[in-house]
Amino acid sequence: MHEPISLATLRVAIDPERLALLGDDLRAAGLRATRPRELLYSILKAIGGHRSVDDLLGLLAQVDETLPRMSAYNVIADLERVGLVRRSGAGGSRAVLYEVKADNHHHFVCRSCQAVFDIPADTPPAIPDEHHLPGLIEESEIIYRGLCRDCVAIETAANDE
Amino acid sequence: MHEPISLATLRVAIDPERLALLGDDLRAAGLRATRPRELLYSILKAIGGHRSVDDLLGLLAQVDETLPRMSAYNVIADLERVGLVRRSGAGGSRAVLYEVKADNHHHFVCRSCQAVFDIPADTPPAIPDEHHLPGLIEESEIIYRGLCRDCVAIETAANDE
DNA sequence: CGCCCAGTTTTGAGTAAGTATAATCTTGAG
DNA sequence: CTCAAGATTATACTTACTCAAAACTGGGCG
Repeated sequence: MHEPISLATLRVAIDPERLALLGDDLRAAGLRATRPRELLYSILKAIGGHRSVDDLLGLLAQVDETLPRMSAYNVIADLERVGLVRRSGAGGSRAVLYEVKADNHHHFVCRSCQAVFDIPADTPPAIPDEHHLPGLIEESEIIYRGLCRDCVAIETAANDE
Repeated sequence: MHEPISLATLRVAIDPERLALLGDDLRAAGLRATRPRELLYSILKAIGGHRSVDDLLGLLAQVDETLPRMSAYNVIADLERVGLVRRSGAGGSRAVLYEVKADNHHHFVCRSCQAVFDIPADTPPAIPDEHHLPGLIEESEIIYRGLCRDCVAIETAANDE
């Protein structure tokens, strides 16, 4: 369900200079720059996409940077709170997925394999009538659901047998 | 996080006549009309909203209709497969939530209490450029994120102390 | 520079939600 | 009535996440 990440990418992600730079981002966001935070933020930024906490820990472990799971949950919660990372609302998979907050884009979710794809956002979604709103909108995205190309292929193959 | 459901509503949901009617829906969708399916479909339809499997079992238990959890998961998976029920993509809460498939609407998710609200859909979201698509779109919705009125009140109260 | 302590990380135990497997029951076509 | 496909249930297990409390540390201050 995820393309493999090269070891080279992972090694770049934990380069001390890079970590120091990202540490500045953390301080700018109002967080103390600690190693677990630098590592997790760096790797999520390096590999991109929509990842679970366990994905991130697993990748870090591949380059001998092991962290307790609890630390990762704490760190991700902090990053989310200060707005460096957002929960990917796409849902579908069991685990909660996160992505670095960047320019707006929408999401396509495959109903079969649950993979999440980014869709460039040319236009932001329409804002509904004031009186329908149950609160204060802070951001919005479109979620497209359907079958990704791979799963379309699998389904047609199954139907032709 | 959920307004309580009245016992009266629950009793209506398990009325034998109603179940028989919904049984027709099940058969029309290509499923055999069994009691667990009628019960779960009926109660989700009766109470509306976005519910987890355990929510539904708990409500049924209140009117002495207990089902094994495994049955509920099987039933919901079947209902989803034939399109009577959809996974609510809103995410946020730990459990997967389901809703009966009805006319299109969008969702507002509170980032604090994770409550999900329906927003009437006047217009369907725009379809992105063909060549950006990673597959076949079957449906789409807009997800608005922010703070619901209750949580806005809580936050302003906390800031004023 | 070195001390301090609120903010972080870590440890270990616990829980909720969902999955796997296989046995048993039901139902309707023939 | 029979039997196989379909549906339900029991049991055990895994995964993703939470909680509480102890241990540690980044960075402001003297």
